[in-house]
Amino acid sequence: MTRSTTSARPPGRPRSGVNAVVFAATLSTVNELGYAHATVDRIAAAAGVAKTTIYRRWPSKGALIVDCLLDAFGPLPLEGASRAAFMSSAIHWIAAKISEPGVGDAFAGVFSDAVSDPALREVLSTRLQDPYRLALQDALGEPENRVLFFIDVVVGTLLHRMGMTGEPMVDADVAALVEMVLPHFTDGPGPT
Amino acid sequence: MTRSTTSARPPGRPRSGVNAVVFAATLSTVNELGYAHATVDRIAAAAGVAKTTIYRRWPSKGALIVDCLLDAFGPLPLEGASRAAFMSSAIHWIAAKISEPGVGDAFAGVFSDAVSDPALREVLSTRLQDPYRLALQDALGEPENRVLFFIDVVVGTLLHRMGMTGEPMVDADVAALVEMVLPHFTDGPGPT
DNA sequence: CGGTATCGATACCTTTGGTAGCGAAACTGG
DNA sequence: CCAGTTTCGCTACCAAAGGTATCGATACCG
Repeated sequence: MTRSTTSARPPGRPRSGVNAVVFAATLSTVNELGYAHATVDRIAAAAGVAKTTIYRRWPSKGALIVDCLLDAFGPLPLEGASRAAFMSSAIHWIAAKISEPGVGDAFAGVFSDAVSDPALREVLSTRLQDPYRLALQDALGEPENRVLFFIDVVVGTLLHRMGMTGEPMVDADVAALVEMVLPHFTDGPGPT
Repeated sequence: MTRSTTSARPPGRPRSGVNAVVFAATLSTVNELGYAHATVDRIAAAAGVAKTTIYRRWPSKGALIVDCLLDAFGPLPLEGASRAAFMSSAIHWIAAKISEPGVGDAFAGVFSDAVSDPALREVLSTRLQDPYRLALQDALGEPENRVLFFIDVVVGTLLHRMGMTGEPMVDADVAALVEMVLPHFTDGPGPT
């Protein structure tokens, strides 16, 4: 877990491999208590780790959540026989991810905090939004502002519904979202 | 300002008419410092009012913000020669409101807090979302779930962009949003 | 004038994100 | 085996912020 590839190990006691344990504890705590009540103390207790250990590895609660989400989402699956099929699968993919226990609440929560926290906004953009935006641009050959617009539409709609109901969007509304977006991605073959 | 229509005035000292002053102080403070840094203490100081006075009138910061937004938005203008024209003007209307100083930040901030606060979510739904949803349903004759879906799309997109950039959506993207929604509202005349 | 409810002011409580300091443990190189 | 370095858990602590309690003063009604 801790640097196994290049460069000799630095001096001192190596970090214990508890990142995965902390991520799991984070999602389960958020799933159980909601984002605001999932305090760093509780997450540390659930992971069987001292709070200071968490702050030694992540500079803030927001950064921890972002890394946790990065671990939970993984890479965007680049599949689809056509541009429309690709966008459809991508929308269903993120909707399914958001529906996983704890993921949706953590996702919505970190976006919430970012509204009033420019530093967190920067972390969120750089580590989460930018990679997926670039992957979409490469796969579809779309200009940046157009990709950003459709990310706003898809993610904004999913998050707003979750923010208002506390539950992820139902399949029928995800399908409606797909139907709304698809006409804008009809030309040319998909990235597969 | 304080009950001028029916029923005899209740006993005791009447409330001073500072609601409007508090609303103005709230928006200007949010505009100046952002939602999270616009603490109740600061808002009270900006309004020239004691913090206890604010908590005597609104049970929480969230409820204050919701009332402030209600005051800032006013009723949805029910104008449009066709359903498409009505939806277009409604989308531009809310985009313009969100662009007003402080309004957008307060709007995004209260939605943010609501994600982890079911009580605030209830206030937000009952006092802000429901009235506009009902107005849309009456004006367009649309079923509730369809109206809720398009509210999610429009408001979610606007708020997500603001949450990621700190600034309201530019006109070009608002126009793109309109273009995306309009095909779903083509039949029949408008509510005017 | 008596009853009632609001006013500003102050002090206070609680939660929570985040930090500092400490001794113990784990690892490396000599 | 030992010195050096870094992480570990633990405890104590700080500051910010939402929210509450109390109190004397004030405004209004009958």
